Formats: sequence, C-alpha cells, structure tokens
Amino acid sequence: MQTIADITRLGREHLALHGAAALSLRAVARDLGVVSSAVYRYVQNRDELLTLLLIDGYNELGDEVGAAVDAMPEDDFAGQFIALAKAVRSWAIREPASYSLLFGSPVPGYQAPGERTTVPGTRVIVRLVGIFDAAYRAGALNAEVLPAVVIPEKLAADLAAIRAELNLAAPDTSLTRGVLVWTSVFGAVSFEVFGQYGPDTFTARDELFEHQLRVLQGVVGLQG
Amino acid sequence: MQTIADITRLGREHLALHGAAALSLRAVARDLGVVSSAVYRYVQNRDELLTLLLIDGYNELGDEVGAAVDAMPEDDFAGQFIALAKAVRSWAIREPASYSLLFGSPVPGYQAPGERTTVPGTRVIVRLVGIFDAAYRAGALNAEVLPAVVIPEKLAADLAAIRAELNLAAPDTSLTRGVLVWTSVFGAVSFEVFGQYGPDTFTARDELFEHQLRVLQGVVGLQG
DNA sequence: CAACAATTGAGAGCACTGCTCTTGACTTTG
DNA sequence: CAAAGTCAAGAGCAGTGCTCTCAATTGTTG
Repeated sequence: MQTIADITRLGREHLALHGAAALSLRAVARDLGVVSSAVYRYVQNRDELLTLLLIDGYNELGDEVGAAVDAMPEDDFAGQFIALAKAVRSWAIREPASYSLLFGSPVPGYQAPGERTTVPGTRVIVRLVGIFDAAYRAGALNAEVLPAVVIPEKLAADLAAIRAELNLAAPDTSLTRGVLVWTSVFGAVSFEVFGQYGPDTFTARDELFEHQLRVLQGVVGLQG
Repeated sequence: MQTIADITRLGREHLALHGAAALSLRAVARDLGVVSSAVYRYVQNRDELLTLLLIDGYNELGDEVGAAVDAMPEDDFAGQFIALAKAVRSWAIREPASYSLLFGSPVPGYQAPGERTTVPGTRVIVRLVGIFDAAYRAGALNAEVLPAVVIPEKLAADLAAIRAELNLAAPDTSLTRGVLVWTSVFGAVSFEVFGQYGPDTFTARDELFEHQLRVLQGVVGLQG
C-alpha cells in the first residue's frame, strides 16, 4: 500500500501548486509515472482523493495546533488561545490550497463524507472550547467585560446540546462568545489567505492579527 | 448588446446551480441556443465571464446593503450596522454561489482585474467604516468598553493611510475594531454558507447571528 | 514445480471542457 | 450596388473524469 501514500503525497503537491479545482487524477498519474487508469485501482474517484487530502489537511492542522497549545503553560489560558490562533494562521499561510479546501468555498458537486471527516474536522474547535472551558473552571474567565446580551431560548437549546456533548461547564454567555471568537479568528485568516484585504491595505499583517487576537481575548473575557 | 446581458444572466444561473468551478461557457452557449464558439464573440474567455459575474455580484450585494442601511434612521448607527450585516447574510444565504465567488477560495488560475473590481468590491467595507466614522463624529462611539490594547507603530502607519484615503476621523482603536468587526461578520457568514457549523450543531442560526452582531456592536463601542 | 487465482498496469474509448481558426452567410454602410 | 463589417457554424486541438477490456506479472496452492 505504498502506492496510495504516493498518490496522496503527489495529490498534496498538486493541490498546493494548482489548487483544489485543478486537481487532476491524470496529472497525478503522470507524475507517478503510470497511466491514468491505473490510479483508479487505488482511489475510487476524484472525490475520494479529495477526501483523503481533506482528512490529511485536518490532521496536519490539528497536530500543529495541538503542539502549539501544548507548548504553553497549563494555566496560561490566554497564551494557549493566542498560540492556537497563531498556529492556525501560520498553517493557513503556508498551505493556502489546503486551507481553501478545508475552509473555503465548497467544491461543487463534492460532499465530504461526514463519518470520515467530522472527527478530524472538529479538532481545532474542540481544542478551542476546551481552553475556554478550562479557563472558566479555573475562574479565569470574566464575561462581564462587555454589556450583557440576552440569549434567546432557541439558541440556548443549541448551546445546551453542545454543553452536554462536550461536557462543558461554561455558561451560555461564554459559549456564544467562544463561538464568535472562533468564527472571527477564521474570518481574519480567511480574509488574509483569500486576499480580501487587497494587496497593500495592510502591510503589518502580523501585527494586525495579533492585535485582533488581543481584542478577541478581551471579548471572551480571558485576562492576560 | 442584448446578447452579453443574456450571457451574464445565464452565467449567473449556472453559477447558482453548479458553482463557479463548474461554470462552463459551452453550457451557457447551449442554453443560449447557440454554438459554443459564438459566445467568444461577446466574451473574451471564461475568466472574462467570471469577472462580469464578480462585478455583478459585488454590485447586487452593494445595492442591497445600501438599501438596508438607508432604511434606518440617520442617527441610529447601531441599527445601521445591524442592518448592514443582516443584509450581507441574507444575500449570502440566498446566493451562496455568488458569495463563494466573491468571498470564498480564489478560483485557481483566475486573477481578478483590480481596476474593474476594486471599486464595487469595496462598497460594503466603505459603507461599514462610514457608519462607524459617522458614529464617532456624533459621539456615539465608546471605545472604552474593552481593555485597551496597544497598537504597534507599523499597524498605526497602515491605519493612518486608510484614514487619509477615506477621510476618516475615528482614532486607531476604533479603526482596528472596525476591521475586526468586518472580518468577524464575514467569518460568521462564511461559516454558515460554507457549512462549517455542520448540519445540526446550530438550529437557531438567525438568533446566533443576531446575538453575535450584538456582541460585536459592543466590541466596536456602539451603544444601542 | 506447475496450475490456478489475484493483482496490477496499459490502452482504447466515451463524453465533457476551454479555446482557436476558417468558412460562409447576413447586414450595414459608403 | 458593392464593399465592409458582423455573426454564427463547424472542425479541430489538448485537456479532463471515468469505464472497459486485455495482457502481464505476481502470489498461492495442490
């Protein structure tokens, strides 16, 4: 089964060089030094290869995020949050095609098989809420920094399900703000990777991102 | 020049039905009842059609956002912000393919011609900072709600350029928070449109978005 | 060791794509 | 009325995903 590893490796190269939509099984076969029909022995179809690359990407991101968070002191929740976000951004900038595949527009006609992608695909958010929840349990989360906003009943029901699913202790206010921070981090990274800022509006992108993280840290009530 | 309008119209339909990557000039030609080579009379190539659809999308979004904001009282800055964000989300959910084209992963091999897309492409953010700046000038912006975060010099230089370019009065703190709110809004919308939340994590999506807007409103210091 | 079975790659082929070029018909203009 | 311009058709090239058959190689078993 060395071949299937070669195929995903070459697939990753093509993904990085030409993007997901231009991912061609024939080109991979060429690089593999084999005729196109031969790769169908190992990979059912193009979508299957996409799924392999998807899982691959999720796991690489998850590993890097995990390592970055683990490198911080166990009680430095703000530091862990910053480290997580920076790890996401670093990986995204280094692997823009993979990031696009995971977090960009869905590939038309392709539906990720949930039973294979959900677990690796939720590693980052699970880790993030883990940080917030640990901070809450340690009394390091102060939700009073911003004016309180009422949470409608329907939303509270969703939050209750999440709390049960992930064994969380944090209250609704903290959970919704955690979700907001989550989307904001990926929104900022996506803007950068997808070129929404334009070529020269922001030259100090490291500083901009770091600054946004500090503000978000305040939003969720992590004292730094 | 009716033909070119027909082509973009059919292009939009195909975009909505099959997505940007699957946009085929031949299929458009078929629907137009004409042979494929004929459309090359009117549209230089596939990228040109993509550009037309891009500008079309930006303008439609810009129009809807503008109308939504204009419908609010001139001194209700928080209401204007909420209206803008909701208009973005409504349009994105209604036109997911167009939204993907504008704010999703870049189409591989396609580079938008800045001289044609920059102006329509910045309508929303220009409008958004306009709201924040007007609020600041009216004394309705309170940046003290969150702990102050230092702004490094390089970032301040970027902000100074933006301030000059758009004739703004708001200070750095408000500007960076405006940028954060901007990315956060689009991050939240992208998560929803791109299916990052998963199929059933959040059932109360209207409420979730509204709640996030209220929190963001606090972040930028708009009193509601 | 020989016979059988399973695995693997090659090649042809179908239907599709973007795009170019030439040819012929039609319409407008001088 | 003839020249000039406009337009669509059709053939063709190179690429794509994918399926099928066939031959060669390899592994297994009696």
